[in-house]
Amino acid sequence: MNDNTISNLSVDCVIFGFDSEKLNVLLLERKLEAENGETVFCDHTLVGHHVRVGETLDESAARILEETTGLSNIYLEQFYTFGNPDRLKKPRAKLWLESIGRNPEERVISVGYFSLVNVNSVHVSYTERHASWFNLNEIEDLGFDHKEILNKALEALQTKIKTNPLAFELLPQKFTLSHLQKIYEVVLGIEIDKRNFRKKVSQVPYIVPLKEKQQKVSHKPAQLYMFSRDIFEATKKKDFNFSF
Amino acid sequence: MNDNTISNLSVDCVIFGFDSEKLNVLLLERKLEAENGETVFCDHTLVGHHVRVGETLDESAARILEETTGLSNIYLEQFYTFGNPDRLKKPRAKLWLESIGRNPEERVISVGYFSLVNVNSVHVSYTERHASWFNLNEIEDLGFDHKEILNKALEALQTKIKTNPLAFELLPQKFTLSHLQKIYEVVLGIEIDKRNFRKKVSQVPYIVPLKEKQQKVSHKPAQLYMFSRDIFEATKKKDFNFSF
DNA sequence: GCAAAAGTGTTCGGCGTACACCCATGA
DNA sequence: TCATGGGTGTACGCCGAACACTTTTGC
Repeated sequence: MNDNTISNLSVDCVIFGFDSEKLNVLLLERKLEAENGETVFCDHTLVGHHVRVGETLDESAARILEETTGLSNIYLEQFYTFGNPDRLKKPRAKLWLESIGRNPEERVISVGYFSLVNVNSVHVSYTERHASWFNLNEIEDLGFDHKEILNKALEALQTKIKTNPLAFELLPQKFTLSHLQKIYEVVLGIEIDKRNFRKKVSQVPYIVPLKEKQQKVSHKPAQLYMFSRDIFEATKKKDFNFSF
Repeated sequence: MNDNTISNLSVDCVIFGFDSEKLNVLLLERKLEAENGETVFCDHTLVGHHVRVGETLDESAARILEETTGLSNIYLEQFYTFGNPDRLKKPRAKLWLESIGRNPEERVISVGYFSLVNVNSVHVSYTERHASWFNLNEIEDLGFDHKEILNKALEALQTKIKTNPLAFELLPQKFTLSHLQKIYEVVLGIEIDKRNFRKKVSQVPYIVPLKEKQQKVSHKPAQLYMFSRDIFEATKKKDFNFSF
């Protein structure tokens, strides 16, 4: 297969999306049809692609993300590289690789990136393969070794969100404190006390209240906030700590 | 070049070693001699090698470590993958790669591992290239992109040592609290108050005092301690915290 | 008026931080 | 006896944890 890519090097992206309630992952449908049109199997995989000649790994991840979501300038982080010789040796993987013209015997190593978006900023289903959001907790198995990659990505996200301002990448620009709290709860799998959470947030200078409230909600409308990266950069010390 | 390795995939190991005072890194001399015996250049690189066919990345890193230090069963952790298309394009890199029969135009991606050892457990200079320890703070530049790899490794070590029991990997089995403290100081680049440090340690169940003291030191001999992984595994909660 | 989420304060215990002097040993 | 690192305790302030009721809006 010659499409100007490096045949044994790929990038897989774990695209996390928050929808005000749950943590979701963007997956592609992997449907293999026989010549007679019957479905041989249908499951899901992460978004990934072989790295192009002359393209850095970061550029490759950004390209994959943009091709799938239409988004650019998105938070992206390399978290681990998967290179077991047998990582593409499951029966379905072989069938699939053959069907798309890749050599199933070739050892491919994959560099894993995760990215963070708000689901409402994404209009999915750009490409030839159908993409859609899946609740993280309901993902059973994935094609290739992608479940393992997903697990490792979640671990990396959990570690990093405790000490870095990643939560804001999952939110729209203007957000409520309840949504911010929910992110820490669903990402870390814990419950947080509302009053303690708000006390902590109020001590943080770069989470700034706006002169605006929620509209059209059938309950008391919440104050909106935004994240100021400028204030964050100016005031951050070694001790950012969002571990609960 | 055919030595049963994958030509565009390598593993580089950042081997950190503690010597009771400083943090050191094991480097190989990279000396290129012209046909007339004159030295074209001489500098240093990390320890690395191309990945073998059929070998996992972890196995590759363990092999490299053992070939260089004679040690096996050592702490090893993958921390980042370096794949810029131009990472081997510095003039010396090209000359060197040619001299060892590699194609300097080939894009090679390198998976970075760091490992932690006590310098006294290592007898260096196994292989054809001369290996020796260098004080981390005195390393100016390295061959290829290895300075960048080293910087990233140190960052990963600093992050991870704050919340995981890595310090003990840098120490002999029996150690003094001063040495333990010194590790946090040199790795994190900070100073720690002795009394506060010891107060914290005394609350940690898996750092256990032995019935043994230092011998033959020309000052009050220090109590020796050991790390009990069993107790650590049995008592660890989410909240291991060694960030100062 | 009811459902649904927003918003708000106090108490308590533990942990991090700052800080200075005596002790045991080998030379 | 001196030099060298080992070893020890207290006071204070901050932060994390636990905990329940009132408010505002849309329907």
